[in-house]
This record gives sequence, structure tokens and C-alpha cells, in this order.
Amino acid sequence: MKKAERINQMLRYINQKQRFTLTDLINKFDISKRTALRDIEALEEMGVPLYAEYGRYGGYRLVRTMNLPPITFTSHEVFALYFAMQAIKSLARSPFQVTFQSISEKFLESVSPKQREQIDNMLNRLSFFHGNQPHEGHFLEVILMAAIEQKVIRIEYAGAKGPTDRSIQPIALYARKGYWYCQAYDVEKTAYRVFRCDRVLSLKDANEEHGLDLKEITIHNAHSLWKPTDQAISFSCRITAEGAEKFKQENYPSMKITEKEEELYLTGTYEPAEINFIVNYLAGFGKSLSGIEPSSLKEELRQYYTDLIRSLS
Amino acid sequence: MKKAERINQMLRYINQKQRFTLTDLINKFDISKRTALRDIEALEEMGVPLYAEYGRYGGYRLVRTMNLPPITFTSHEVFALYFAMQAIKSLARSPFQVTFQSISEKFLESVSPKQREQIDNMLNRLSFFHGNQPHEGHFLEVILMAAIEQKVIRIEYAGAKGPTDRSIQPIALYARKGYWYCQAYDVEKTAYRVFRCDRVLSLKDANEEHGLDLKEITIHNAHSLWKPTDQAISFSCRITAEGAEKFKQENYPSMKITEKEEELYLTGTYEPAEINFIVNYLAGFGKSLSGIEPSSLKEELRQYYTDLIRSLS
DNA sequence: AATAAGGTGACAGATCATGTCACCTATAAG
DNA sequence: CTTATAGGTGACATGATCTGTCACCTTATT
Repeated sequence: MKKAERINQMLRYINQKQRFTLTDLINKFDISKRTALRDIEALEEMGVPLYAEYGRYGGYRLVRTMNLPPITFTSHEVFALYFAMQAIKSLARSPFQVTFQSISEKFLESVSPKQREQIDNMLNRLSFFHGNQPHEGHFLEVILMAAIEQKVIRIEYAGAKGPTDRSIQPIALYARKGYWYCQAYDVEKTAYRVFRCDRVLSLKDANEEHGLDLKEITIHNAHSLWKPTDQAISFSCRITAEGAEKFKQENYPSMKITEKEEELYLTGTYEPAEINFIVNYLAGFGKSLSGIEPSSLKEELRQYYTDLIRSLS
Repeated sequence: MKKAERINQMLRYINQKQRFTLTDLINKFDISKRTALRDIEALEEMGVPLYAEYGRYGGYRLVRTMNLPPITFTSHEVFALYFAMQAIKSLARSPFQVTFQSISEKFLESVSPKQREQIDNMLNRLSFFHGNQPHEGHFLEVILMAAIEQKVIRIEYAGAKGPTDRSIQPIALYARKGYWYCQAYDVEKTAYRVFRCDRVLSLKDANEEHGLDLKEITIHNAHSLWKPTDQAISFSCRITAEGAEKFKQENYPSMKITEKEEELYLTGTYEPAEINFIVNYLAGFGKSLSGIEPSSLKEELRQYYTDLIRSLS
């Protein structure tokens, strides 16, 4: 095998192993010790940050910050990646904001002027979001890392009743309607909560506190942690197919759609304090809902509509 | 300069030029003709698809499908790209669906097992969309190319009143609420229209027809093409700050928010046929609206609310 | 002290890369 | 039909680079 190709494979090998010895290389690539050493020298000259450990049980370690082995793309693939980046970028302050800038430059460097023009053109003709998404989320990257590493963090949060200090263990982050939300376990309230990231005023590590084991809890099932309080009120109503469609687009863990005797039902619970929110939300379904229970909720809705009629004149 | 490095630079050079001659290489890299030829041989062995043209004014051409010069990333960057891809992927049938699969494999190949685990973990904890976005868009890639190249296409479209055949010139594509939409110029109606891509039943090139020059029209200003018909009815109402916020999240080119004397106003037009749609849309703003004009619209809204109240019991 | 890991220097032989030169093929312009 | 310009081949000598071997050194663990 020629040297160039061998070095290339070595790059991949090293990156995958993170830790290796000379004998590993000697066996893997069928070369002499001297050549293995010379190859390592070559890699280091190329900028691969290797650290050697002497003595028994020694070996080489790859330092974390390294560049991965080069990847080749077709122009079609660069198109797709570039678009994906732009789509994410447009949501202000994605957790990766800074990074995309440098990737963008790398892509544009390697692309021919004509292709570059096509890319520009595509960005003018393709969008993920119809309008602008102006809201910033703070500390997104830190919160994400806390979620991945299952750490507890201490935040100052601007709630409805003024700022409060909370210890939370983030579970997942998601974007919705231009805001970033953080699903988390509230250590003090011992309950699942959702926070809006732009309302996080400050953030620090809560080193001492040990988090729960939430390995099994992911963004796909975090809602299962949601538990109504004792005061929660159950509700139920029939819903049309169009209503169910709308529900899919905007829904909350406290509600679900079920089918019974060929009819669709929207059921769930709400906290007494949330009455205004729920009435507003249900009103959004308009004529898609019927047979609303309990009657107190129906009464609130009626009141809501009546108020609206009054405010019209 | 060593051969390996020279070949690498050549890759970039060729990709940028698309078209070059032997003498170009000889001068650029200061090598003999024989070496230049040998280098080209090496490139071709590496899979670079070069096409040679003999005779006077000949030279080499790069065939389009080629791989771009390799790009190196940090693991942080791969994280970001991987996430961007996943985010786009989750919107069923993005225009680039097939491509992402192969990119994904390339990334995972070059990443260490530990980093791979972190990536998996991240995907479980980070999402752009709260729910699933199940709706497919057909022909997205073809429509996008038509938009980029300003070509007219002929589609069969499932409209409200059954399928129709139309000639359209796509302007831009955007995703919203789980659907892909296509802004386009309708050649027969000589007007700007928006189509839902999943309702495009079939599609073919309309070669003969020449499109308008829409170079200046992009996704950012396409709505300027929107013109109300003669029957359109103007409306106007006051809107609260919260209402304006909601408007930003879901709006239509036929409406806009203006400020007058420290008050916000929502103004616009609607077609008589759209009355149900507009009433539904305005009802979604609930108490954020007041002083609705014309009174016929106000009356429709009142009727809408009254019907809702009646349907409650 | 023994062992197992990385590290150096020297050298010969093998392999590879390069430039030169002579000569061939294909195409376009005049 | 000639000339100019483009790519393309084969042969060969020279020099550069790569490789394996061998002797010997340093560092850390047991």
C-alpha cells in the first residue's frame, strides 16, 4: 500500500480508537516499527494532536479537539447540508449558532462559482419557516449539555409572578413557534416542568446535587413524566377529523385524542389556574368541538364567546 | 512540493475551474508536461470524472457529478450538521431526503464510538418540532429545480373543486405546519398563487412555454406579487400587542400590521369566497381584536360566535 | 531487575516521482 | 492540406522518498 493511502486510513483508525499503541499499527497495516513511528511523525506534522505515554501500559492518545478525517461530498450533498444549516440558522440562536458560520465558509470554499450561485439561488427559493423567528433562547448550548450529561443546573427564571430560583435537571430542548423550550425535572417541586429558554435569566452548575437517572426519558416520552395535580379537572369532548388534524399541529401532554365507537374524543385535564389558557385553546378549535364536559368548562367557553360578542360592538 | 499535497491542491483547483488545460497545470504547479499527465492519471484513478477534449481549443472538463475536495470538520461541527440534518429530515420528504441518508453514514463512519453515542443522545434530547410532521410533499425536488431555473411546469392539482390542470412557474418553496407550499405564478390565470405540494397529483415539463423573468422575485418578496381581485373586500381592526405577536407566527400576504397614533391595526383584504376562512382566522385572535370593520365582517364574526354558543348546548 | 511501552540514528535496497525527448492522435483555422 | 494547438505514450536516467533492519536509548510499572 502506498504511504498516502495508508496515512489516510490511519487517520480514520486513530480517530475511531482514540487510544492505540505502535504494535497496533504494526499489525493493522503490516509495517515495521520504524515505519509506524515515521507515520506517526507524519500525522503529527499534519496537525493531528497526538499525546504519547511512555512506559509499560503506555501508548498514544488522541487529544479531543482534533479535526475528523476529511469527508468528501457530492455537490448535491453540499446543497442539502447547506440548506439544512440555513434552515436551522434562521431560528435565532440555535444551540450551534457559532459553529455554522465556519462550516458555511468551508463549504463555499470548495464549491465552484457556478455552484455557489446555485446555492445562493436556492436559499432565495426555499425556506423552512414562513416568517421570521425572532426570539432568542439563552444558554441553549449549556442546557443541552446538561440534558445530555444528566446534570442538575440552577437557574433564575422569569416566571409569571416574577423571577424565581430553581434547580432543574434538563431532559430535552425543542423549538416551537419561534421559542426554545426546555423540558426538565424540577428538583425542588419534584415534578416535570417546561421552561421557555428565553426566560432563563442566569444559569450555573449545581455541582453538589445529584440528578435522577433519566436515561430512559427522552424527548419522545418525556411527557409521560407529566402528572396532573390533585386539583386538576378532567375534561372531554367530541372532536371532528379536522379538529384532530389541528390538534396534531399544536398539542399538550395533558391532552390526548382517543377513538370510541367510531367517534373521536379529545380528553385531558387542566389545572384550575389554567382555565383562561384552556378556554382560549379550545376556542381555537371552533366548530370542531362538541359535547364539552364538565359543564363548568362549557359555561366558561360560553362566557368567553359572549364576552367576544359584546366586545365586537 | 510533495505529490500528495500537490494532488490535493489540484483537486481544489480543478473543482474551481471546471475547465483547464495541461499548460494551466504546468504553470500553476511548476511541473513538467509528463508529470501533469501523470497527475491527471492519478486523479482519474481516484475517481475524479474528467473528460478530455482533443485538438485546438481542447482541454479538460470536469463532469458535474464529481465529489468535492474533502472537507475536515471538528466533532463539534459534525454534531451541529448532524442535528441540522435530523431536524430537516423529520419534516417528511424534504427535498433532499435521499441524500441525507448517505451523508449520515459518512459522518458516523468517521466518528469515534463515544462521540457516536453522544450524537445519539443528543437526538433524543433536541428537536425542532414538538410533534410529528406526517404530511408528504410530492415532487419537491423537481419543483425546487423549476423554481431555481425559472421553468414553467404543468401540474395536475387537487383543488377544492376537484383536480385541475395548471401551468405554473414556481417561485419558492416553504414548509409550514407540516406541509410544503409552493409559491408560483399561474400562467393561465396570470396571477400569483400558492399551492400545497402534497396536492400536486402529477407533474411534467411544459417545455414550450417561456417563463416570466422572476429573478428579482424571491421567497422574501414573492408576496408583493399578490394582488386582490376587484371583488376583494377591505377590512381593518385594532389589535393588541399580544395579537400582533400571534400574527407574526401565522400570517398571510393579504394582511399587514400597521401602527397609527400609538395603536396597532390589522388591515387587509379578503375575497368574498374566503369569508369562512377569514372569520375562522380572526376568531383565533379572540380578545386581541376590536373595532372590526366593515360591519358585515363584524356581523359574520358575531354569527360565528353565536353559532358556537348554540352548538355548545 | 525485568518488562513493555515509546524513540533515535544509520544505512542499504526498493520503490516512486520527475524531467527530457522522440513521436503519435485529434481538431480547428486559414 | 498545412499549421498550430491541444491531449497522449513509451523509454530512460536521475534523484527523492520510503521501508526494513539493527543496535541502542528513555521512561514507567511491577
